[in-house]
Amino acid sequence: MTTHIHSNQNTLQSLEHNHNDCVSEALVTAEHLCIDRGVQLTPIRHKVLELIWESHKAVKAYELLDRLKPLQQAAKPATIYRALDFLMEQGLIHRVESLNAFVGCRCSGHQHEQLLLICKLCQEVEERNAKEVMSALSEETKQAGFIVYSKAIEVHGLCAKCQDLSVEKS
Amino acid sequence: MTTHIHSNQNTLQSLEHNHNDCVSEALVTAEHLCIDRGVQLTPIRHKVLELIWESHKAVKAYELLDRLKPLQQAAKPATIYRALDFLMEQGLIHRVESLNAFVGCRCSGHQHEQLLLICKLCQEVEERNAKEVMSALSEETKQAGFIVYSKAIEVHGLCAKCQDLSVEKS
DNA sequence: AGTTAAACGTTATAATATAGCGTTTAACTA
DNA sequence: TAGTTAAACGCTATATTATAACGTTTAACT
Ligand SMILES: [Zn+2]
Ligand SMILES: [Zn+2]
Ligand SMILES: [Zn+2]
Ligand SMILES: [Zn+2]
Repeated sequence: MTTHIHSNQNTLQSLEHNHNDCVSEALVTAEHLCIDRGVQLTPIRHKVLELIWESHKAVKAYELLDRLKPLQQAAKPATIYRALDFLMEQGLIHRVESLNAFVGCRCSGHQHEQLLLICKLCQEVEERNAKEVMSALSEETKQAGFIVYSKAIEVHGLCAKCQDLSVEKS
Repeated sequence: MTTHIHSNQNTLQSLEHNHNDCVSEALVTAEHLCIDRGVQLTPIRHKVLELIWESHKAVKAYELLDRLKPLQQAAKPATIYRALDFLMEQGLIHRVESLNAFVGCRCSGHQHEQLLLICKLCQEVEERNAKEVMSALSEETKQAGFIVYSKAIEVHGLCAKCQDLSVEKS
């Protein structure tokens, strides 16, 4: 049993990078950004953002609710959905449409077109700018005479780490 | 009131093309395709496909259920979801992830990567092959070392017809 | 300090989707 | 063509996701 550390709970990605850095960067960025914009990153909103950043996995609203309850006795669905709405408005998280789930945004405050690579095995979501994809898409919508308001580009499959994991196991 | 025929119920697209042709083509294609594949396009599945093809709009499961009930007394959620699952498996319809809704596929039986252009005004969905987008996307996922199982590329905005409509009205 | 708007608490309910199990129907086999 | 098997369907219940509505508290702004 040399592969037990490669469970879905502890993915290679989780082990290979210092996730504390991801979390603190995301939170510090969010705090600054909200101050700059004059919007309130209230304790509840901050906690929800922190909970989302517990991993790079897409996380469900009611899963967040369960995790928030111990910290926030009064938490109800509306509590979570309001916080999620705020965090999305501020571009701090993304909604993964094809999963009805949410994931922290790695480029908060910058441009906001993104491609999400969603791993079926570890559930982690990788966000990519994918400039070439976006420009091809702009060209395509232009040809269609379509005015774009928003985009959801989501790819499901197997991430590089989970492929390695499969190879190791075999 | 010269613009009343341009309501959301009767879009320009609805008026400008013979939608009966869309419907019969979709149904005939589906019938042939199911025979070829040795799968059953049962009366219920056929009816649901027909209901989906009543327009080019994305349609919700429970909306379909309401419309099916008069024709199929026993219809329950499972009735609809089973039919939808079948139709999706056969590539006869697409699920619009960002709307939790469904739309008829215009290129059933062919390749299946597609871009969906979803109009916020008329709710109609245009399906495009978008070859350049797809090849850029393939390149991007390749660079990410990501093995693709499925894709959802959904763009929300304003279709050409609804833009014209806005201009006419102003 | 008073006014106003945002955020939150709370209850209820809407909307979307699946599980499980028994019955009917169709397809296949001998 | 009768028997066998698997698919499709009926039916009940329930899980999951999300919003509405309204009153109270808190923060921001005169
Ligand atoms: Zn990390
Ligand atoms: Zn993975
Ligand atoms: Zn048509
Ligand atoms: Zn339109």
